[in-house]
Amino acid sequence: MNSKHIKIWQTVQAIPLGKVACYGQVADLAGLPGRARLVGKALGAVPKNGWRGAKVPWYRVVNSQGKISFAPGSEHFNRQRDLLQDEQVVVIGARIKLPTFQWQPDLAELLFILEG
DNA sequence: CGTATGACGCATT
DNA sequence: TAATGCGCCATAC
Repeated sequence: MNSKHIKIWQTVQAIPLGKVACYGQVADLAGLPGRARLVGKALGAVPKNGWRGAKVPWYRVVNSQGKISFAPGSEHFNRQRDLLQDEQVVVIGARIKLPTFQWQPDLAELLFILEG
């Protein structure tokens, strides 16, 4: 874990229930443009109990095509799909309709992230 | 120190 | 819509 991971976790915590964000989008918001892969790394390193008492909704992060990035049918894939569906996010196969479910932070949310 | 490998993204075909 | 190729960068060896 390092400061970049922490910034990424804070950004992911801002994704509202029922919405998703892309790896690249999270990277940009976290002040790490072009580093989508690092977001994947950071999410893989999320403490199981959450961070500083708060859960990190890692499952709300998908790739730029709106697809879950784990191998279809894998344990990880199924867990992410189930958690999303529990939040009323519609998952068809591995795909989520971004025009409907992608998070679009307003100015207040952007400022909040920059504070952290 | 070079190489390979990823929970990625984008342009091109 | 799908498949490639290339850029990206932290890690592992």
